[in-house]
Amino acid sequence: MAERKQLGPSSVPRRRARAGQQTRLALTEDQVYDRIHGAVLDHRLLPGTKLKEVALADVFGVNRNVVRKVLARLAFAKLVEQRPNRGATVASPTVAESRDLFAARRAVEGAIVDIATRRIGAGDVRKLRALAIKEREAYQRGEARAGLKMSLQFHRDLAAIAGNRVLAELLDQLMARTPLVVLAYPGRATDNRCGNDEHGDIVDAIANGNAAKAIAAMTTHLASLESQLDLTVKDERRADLAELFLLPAE
Amino acid sequence: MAERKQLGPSSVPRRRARAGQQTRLALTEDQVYDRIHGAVLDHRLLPGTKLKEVALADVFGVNRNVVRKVLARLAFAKLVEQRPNRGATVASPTVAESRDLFAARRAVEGAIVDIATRRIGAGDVRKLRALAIKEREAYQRGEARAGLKMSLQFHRDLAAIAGNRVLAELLDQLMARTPLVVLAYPGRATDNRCGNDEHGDIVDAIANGNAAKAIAAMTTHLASLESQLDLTVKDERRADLAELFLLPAE
DNA sequence: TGTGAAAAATATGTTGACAATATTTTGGGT
DNA sequence: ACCCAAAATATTGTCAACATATTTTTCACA
Repeated sequence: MAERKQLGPSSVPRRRARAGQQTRLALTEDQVYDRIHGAVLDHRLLPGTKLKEVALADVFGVNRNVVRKVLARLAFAKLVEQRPNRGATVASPTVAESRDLFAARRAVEGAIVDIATRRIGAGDVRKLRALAIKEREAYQRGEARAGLKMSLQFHRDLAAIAGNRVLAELLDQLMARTPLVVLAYPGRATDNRCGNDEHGDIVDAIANGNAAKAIAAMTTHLASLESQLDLTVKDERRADLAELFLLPAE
Repeated sequence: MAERKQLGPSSVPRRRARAGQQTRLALTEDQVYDRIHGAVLDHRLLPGTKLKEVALADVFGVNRNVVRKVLARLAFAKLVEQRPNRGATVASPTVAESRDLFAARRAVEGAIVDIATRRIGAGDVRKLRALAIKEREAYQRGEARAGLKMSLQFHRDLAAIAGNRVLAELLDQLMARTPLVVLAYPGRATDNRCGNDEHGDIVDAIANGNAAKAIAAMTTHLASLESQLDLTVKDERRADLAELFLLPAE
């Protein structure tokens, strides 16, 4: 899930012991990124929470420098806000920003679907259908997390089929920011999920070569997602960083 | 031009003297970013050129740390490539990537124009027209650089009128990457520029409330830009970093 | 003369200490 | 008790030295 630039030889995990504390396995930069990223999306870390460098470094058993780079990346992805000399806090996306985000996804994913309709092959169709079915089954079993992961993969696969790397990058950025209230409020989410097979509809339209219908299906799907968003304001900000990250992220 | 996250109190420029060398005014992080960014877009720094940290720090009279952060930002913007333990080089966008970039711009700017058509006011129309005229005049006077700046502003203004911050961010990213061969090959560029007033056409369609026509005009405009791209490969890589940045960037 | 391994030089990555800036606490005055 | 200033603490920003990795040079040997 981490959007690492390069993998290279220096990305091997290193062990390290905290002096005077219990020994802890040191995480790589990408792992730290994924943990914080996941916590923000799951709403385990609420908007407004301060992310102190030393505290995070302690929790993950890494150097403050690593935390610093991770926070910079998260700030670039708009998941945290950084203000000079006053550190980083979890970003508080406004209602307007959420609307804008989905409008942007409609533009980007509309284009992706449009291109994909012209370029898709028989094998791609099969893979997409299989993925959509597996996703449905996961949701029906109540495994929201697994379903969500496959849903992301579905959108990513569409971008790959379209073959436009730049659009794929933009989509990744937008998906990383999409507030995933689905996990936080499983009851409301599953309602809409199980009712209709929107991903399946998209695949059908694409497979039929009907670009306009495919774009419409994608638009409907995104509108459906948007309607599931929780746009109420809640400003209880927990700060118990220490315990929050103990559960393995994946 | 720098896309600084926040301005804050720590962004004041500081003086500093290089030991044993001539005294030089130290630049801020954003200034360093703009200089390198500009040099890459102007093709003063050719693709493949190595960007060594100490050399850059020396040239700009800043700490290596500052250079490091700037290079990370440039890598995020896809203007330089970073490989672990082997430094940063100016990115070499492929022909395919250039096509993808323009396809992405069509998607993003199409959406922007579509929304802007519904939200534009009389004052906005006047400002856009004035800007388009000033841009034309600048090109006719042969001031490619000034014209280019106003062209960028035109696209940014459209995004502001649409009022979608996320789309505006995406557009900024894409514009920052758009290879500006216009400057490098002024002859070929001005030909197309002076012939037709494409920005004017876009404003007209928007002012008339004709969204479909506005989108078409924007698509035409981007296609025209794309056709001016220089897609020939040239791999002469200069490395005279020291002298390259002496001219003031703006 | 060409090849390849070792050594030197160069560049990047990491760490810890220190400086500068915010934030919290303390204490006096009204 | 409340408010404001000053000290104390906590947090972020900067820097230079050190460690590790890579690139270039040197030089022996075929």
